[in-house]
Amino acid sequence: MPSVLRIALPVPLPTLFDYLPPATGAAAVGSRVLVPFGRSKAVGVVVQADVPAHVGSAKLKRVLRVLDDAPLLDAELMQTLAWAADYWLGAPGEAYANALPLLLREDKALPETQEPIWQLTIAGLSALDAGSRRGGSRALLQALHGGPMSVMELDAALPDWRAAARRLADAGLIERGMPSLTPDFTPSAPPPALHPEQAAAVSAVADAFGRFQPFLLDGITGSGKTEVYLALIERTLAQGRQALLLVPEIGLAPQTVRRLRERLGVPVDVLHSNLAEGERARAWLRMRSGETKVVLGTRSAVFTPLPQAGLIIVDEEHDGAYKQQEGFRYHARDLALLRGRALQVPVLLGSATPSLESLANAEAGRYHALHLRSRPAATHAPQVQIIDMRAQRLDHGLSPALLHAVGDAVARGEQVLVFRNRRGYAPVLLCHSCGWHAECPRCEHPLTLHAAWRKLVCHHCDMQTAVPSTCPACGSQELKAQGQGTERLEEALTTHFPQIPVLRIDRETTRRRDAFEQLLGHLSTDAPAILVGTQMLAKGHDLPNLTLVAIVGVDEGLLSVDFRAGERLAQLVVQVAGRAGRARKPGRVLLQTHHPDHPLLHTLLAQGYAAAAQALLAERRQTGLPPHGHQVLLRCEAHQRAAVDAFLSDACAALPVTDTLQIAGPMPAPMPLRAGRQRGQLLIESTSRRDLHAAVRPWSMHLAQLPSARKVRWSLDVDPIDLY
DNA sequence: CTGTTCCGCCTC
DNA sequence: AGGCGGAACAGG
Repeated sequence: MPSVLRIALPVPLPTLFDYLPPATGAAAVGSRVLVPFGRSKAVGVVVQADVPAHVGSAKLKRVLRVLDDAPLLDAELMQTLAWAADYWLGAPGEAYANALPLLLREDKALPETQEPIWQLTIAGLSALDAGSRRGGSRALLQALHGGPMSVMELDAALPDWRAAARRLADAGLIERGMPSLTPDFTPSAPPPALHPEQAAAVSAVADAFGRFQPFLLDGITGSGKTEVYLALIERTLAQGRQALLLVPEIGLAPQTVRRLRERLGVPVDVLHSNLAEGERARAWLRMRSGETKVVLGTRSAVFTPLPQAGLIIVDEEHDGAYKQQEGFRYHARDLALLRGRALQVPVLLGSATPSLESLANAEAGRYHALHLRSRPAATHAPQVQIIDMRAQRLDHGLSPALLHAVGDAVARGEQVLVFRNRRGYAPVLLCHSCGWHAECPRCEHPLTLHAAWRKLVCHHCDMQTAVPSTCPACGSQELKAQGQGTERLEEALTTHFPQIPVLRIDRETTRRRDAFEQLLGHLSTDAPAILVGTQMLAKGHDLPNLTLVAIVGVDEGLLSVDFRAGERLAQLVVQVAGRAGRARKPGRVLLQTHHPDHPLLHTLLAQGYAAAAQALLAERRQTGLPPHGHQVLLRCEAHQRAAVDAFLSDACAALPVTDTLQIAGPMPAPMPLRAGRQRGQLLIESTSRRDLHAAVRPWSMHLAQLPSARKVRWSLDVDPIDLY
């Protein structure tokens, strides 16, 4: 049996691939190699070296080239990735691929960790003042006036900058340089004194430096969680160690990174999917080499190498954005815990609205619970009030009481946030004569009317059609927009308050890079304004003049069949309401609902999130749902319903019959048709995670062998966060 | 009889 | 996933 290298290749297959060692040079575990694969080539990661081959020698090919002299992935990452692929039942190759920035998955030399920049010379500065240049040259001078820019940034901002750069460089007006990693800002203001709860949290975590210990920091909005993070990162740096700070979305990154840099006075790298690929690869490599000590990033940043790891923080740990929903379906929060254990460092999970999973872990003593219950003296907890929408005359979905409150707030020169979790103008277009409504043929779901684009859009598959002028069923002209999206609320509020700027913030208005920051940048802190928006507005961003939050239409969350809907609703309401509490002026929250007596709303508003979470946890305990039970979901889709049914019934039959597993289904998915595909699923549950994995692990291998699997697209989701 | 598109198979 | 061969279909 020849000795081979076992290699992970970026394909969604449950196997590793064996290759003969390269003709020259040795390939160590964790190094990347270029191999022939099928009829082409692929870059893979060596997972095992010098092992006996699993396949006949006739099939074996030889590694073409070793791309790394030293392993790119260290032993800890290799081990964590192997665990992760096993736990989430992912294709090993996909797990390794996820861990590497795209640029490092290619057959190229590693990029330099520093990126050259262009900057103005003194002469350039005066040339700009004199206004002597025109056209592209002037644009470039102007762009650089804001500070040095990297090649990447210039490519993005001014596609044709290179010709101008050559001219200006020849004239001595601009020059090329390397960025100094020593920041041009020194730590500014001394850190604020921590209040006793913050100090207690900091010392509890700091006492655990050097060993694995999870912490759950449960801190109400405005209680200063970020200060705790900063103090702990400071201490981590003081020990010469690295810190990883995860945030759920990019929107939160810019202001946090600014705060980190100003406070810490060290380079802080940022890692998220909106970053140019070169920048991502460089940041990843800088952490790997220890050049930078702090990285702030979204989900995939959990794979950053941490050779000098000291601390891992997961902010807003309850956020669903941490779960990858396709391909390798890992959860970054849980992966952070895996890494914390492997690296022997504390892991701090923070949230104002912790997930029920984390609360249960804290209760069971697996996590050390830390609380921040007090607010800084100058702020007040917002006062929450329910508006009963029943039997009210609504103006585009807005009740008179709500409009009145908005009017009062803006009249006082204050700002208002109107929250609605639906994009577009109206979620349904209905014929008033015959009852027809516009529906997506590929999803059988109502189409959302987008008035500005004059389009009907399917929010499930992105299909777009023109808005009919008459009813396609009966020819009537009585087509009515039913329900309200953010676009419609923006319009209604603009009509109502014509003198007040109304800003809409949702996926459409923030599509462009940095659009979110720019939009909020237009807000002056002392002028009145109305913000209308979705989820995106629920977190981050201190808006000191925001005193009123109006939550419009969360009723869908009260009625949903998804067992997590209640939890998500409670988190959303608390997070959105939290936007109002940051002012020096007292904040107010209005919640407009058709179900003012709903028990969840009641508990939430009367007793707060912790009580609501306890009630939800009790419900989960009774029903055996997570975190009191564990789930694996087999999803399946195909054009033919019969193919879906055949596969799911084969899959179901292949499961071992034990009394520790409960099997629900096969059944249609909550959306049985999506983008023209029939969808079904099978849910496997157990109170024992061990039993569940023991059964599902061999089963997943078996599924791949099923003939009926060839005719469908299927995937397994361990600990699914929604059942769609 | 040839030109397309779609499906299923294979990848060490 | 991606690349490819064969089947299945239209056109001459």
